[in-house]
Amino acid sequence: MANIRDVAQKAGVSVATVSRYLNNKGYISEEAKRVISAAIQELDYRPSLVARSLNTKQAMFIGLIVPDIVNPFFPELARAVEDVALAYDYTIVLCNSDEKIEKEIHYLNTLQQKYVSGFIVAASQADASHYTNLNVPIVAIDRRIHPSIPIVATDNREGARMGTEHLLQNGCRRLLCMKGPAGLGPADDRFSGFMDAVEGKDIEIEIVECPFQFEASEEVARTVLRQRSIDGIFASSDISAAGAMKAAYSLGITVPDQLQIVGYDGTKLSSQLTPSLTTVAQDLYRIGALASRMVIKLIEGQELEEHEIQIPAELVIRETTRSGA
Amino acid sequence: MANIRDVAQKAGVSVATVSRYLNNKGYISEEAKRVISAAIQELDYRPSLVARSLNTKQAMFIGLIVPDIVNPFFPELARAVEDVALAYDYTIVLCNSDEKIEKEIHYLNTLQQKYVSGFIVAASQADASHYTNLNVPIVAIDRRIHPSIPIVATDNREGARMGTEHLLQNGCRRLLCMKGPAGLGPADDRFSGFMDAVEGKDIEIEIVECPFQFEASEEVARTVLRQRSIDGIFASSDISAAGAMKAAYSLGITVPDQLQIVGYDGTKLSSQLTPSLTTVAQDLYRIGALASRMVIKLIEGQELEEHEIQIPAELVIRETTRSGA
DNA sequence: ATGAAAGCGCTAACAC
DNA sequence: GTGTTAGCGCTTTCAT
Repeated sequence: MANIRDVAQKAGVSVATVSRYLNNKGYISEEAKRVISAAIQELDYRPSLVARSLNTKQAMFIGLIVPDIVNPFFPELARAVEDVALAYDYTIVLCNSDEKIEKEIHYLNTLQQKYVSGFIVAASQADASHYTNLNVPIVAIDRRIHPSIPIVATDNREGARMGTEHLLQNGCRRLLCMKGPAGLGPADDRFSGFMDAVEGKDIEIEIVECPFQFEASEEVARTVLRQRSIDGIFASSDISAAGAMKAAYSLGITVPDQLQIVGYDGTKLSSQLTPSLTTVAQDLYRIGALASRMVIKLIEGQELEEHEIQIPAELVIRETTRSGA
Repeated sequence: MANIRDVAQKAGVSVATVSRYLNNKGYISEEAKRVISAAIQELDYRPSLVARSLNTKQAMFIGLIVPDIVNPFFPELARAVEDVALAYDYTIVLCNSDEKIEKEIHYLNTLQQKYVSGFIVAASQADASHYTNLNVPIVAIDRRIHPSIPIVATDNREGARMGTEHLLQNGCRRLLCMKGPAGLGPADDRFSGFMDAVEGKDIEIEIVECPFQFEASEEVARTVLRQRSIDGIFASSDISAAGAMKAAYSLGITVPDQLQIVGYDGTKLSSQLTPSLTTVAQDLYRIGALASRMVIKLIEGQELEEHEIQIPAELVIRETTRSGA
């Protein structure tokens, strides 16, 4: 591989001039531009981004830390993050944390040693101290980390309220709320939203906690559905809703006739299920894209107009609730 | 941030000794180890991996190029790749190619400039010249790139044969084959497997091509199901099968009573559908893990025992075919 | 067993 | 406008 010195030599200029040319910095004569460009062509020269990073302390990488890319919630986010990163010449380092704080810390450290330019993180619920004193920009996505850290997310409480309300309007009177893990911000908020909707009304409610995981959710739903007569389920994620659908099916309960179900997230999964799932959709792509744009601004030293971006949630009515039938 | 010189100074040794300590290379006295270790602790020193890369030409990154991480096939692969990479101290750079050769080339170039150690690629169907003369190791995953490039994949033809056979054994006589995009290796192989199973038998068959994409598959399936009496569908991917299930549902065709369906891939989606999908499962995690281990061996200069690894496909019988009911 | 010093390929003062 | 040169932080001969 040719290096900058080879180029300089072949072009008959100094490395400084070549460097200026490469970075569009400082004055360069048209003539110099011409010869340098030619030399670069001829040698098929590509600058070493690593050598550059060693100077600039910027490797043009963005670390994306998510609990688990297999959870359908995250690929859509990741995709958006990558798209805008690409447009600004950054590339994405994918990190699965499994909600484990040690893994988060490991990646935070390793990637800083690699001079990543910034982080986008869907954090675990644990304490945030390892995030607050990084020396690179960071933005939170979906889950709040610390007041000092910018975030983009949806209004989970309002979203959950809407979803639950929809069930009530459709005539449900015996609701099951499949809430997410206690202590996880968005899950708690969604639960609050559920309560907002039912409070003060003459509704029977049953509340169970279950992880954002298919099998566990199915199991939990099956247990409840066997014991109690439920006519509406508000699930705190699409994946839990999918589990509930499966449970209902195995018990011979028909959806949406005997049981209506509302999910949350608006992942592709929700539209791919049969019947397709009514869900409180987050604009996942938009969230990812905004977060990505946000870190990049931070990296480039620009001001953020907003420290927190709230994306409205939207109720998407499909086939698991009656008005959609 | 402290650097190696600070450590050397504090420890009262030379940077060379510290470097040896860091890399477990060459002789170091116990005494030296002690003081260096102490100095590192005290200064909270972390070596600059970028500076190291500049010497070694190894940034300890593995580029993972996939068509689209949103396709549920790839997150499971990516997850496995990441898990084993982590165990060997590599980190994953995620690249979505959208099957576009320009994007592949862009990433190949950029990442080489960043000294990535190797690539794992689920290639687009295009010509392979830009892959064959890289100066870093590469392994293909799922899709064959070039005879010279190691690959790990399943036996798609045999898998498809098994899946189709299952339909026949369950009494299907009017089959629809939803084949994948022509020209895409695995899709072609699966189609061959389908033909292997039906050839010479008294079976009505209908063949349609559709992308590995939900909406398009649903549309195609709906069209066919409206016009013809079909009692079994072999879909070339789970996502297409999901589309078919939706189409059947909307036409009031019951699964598996009136119509049986077999998918392909064994993604999580297949088990999350209701009824759950009978599918020809690939061991996605294993494929990803093996591919990852393979590039790492290559990176470390080890011999590969096998240049091509074939993972057997496995028929997973669930609820969309009758024997599973 | 350890140190001095060259070099990896680039950027950025500073001088001309 | 352009060149010289000192780093960036590490690895690695080659001496000693």
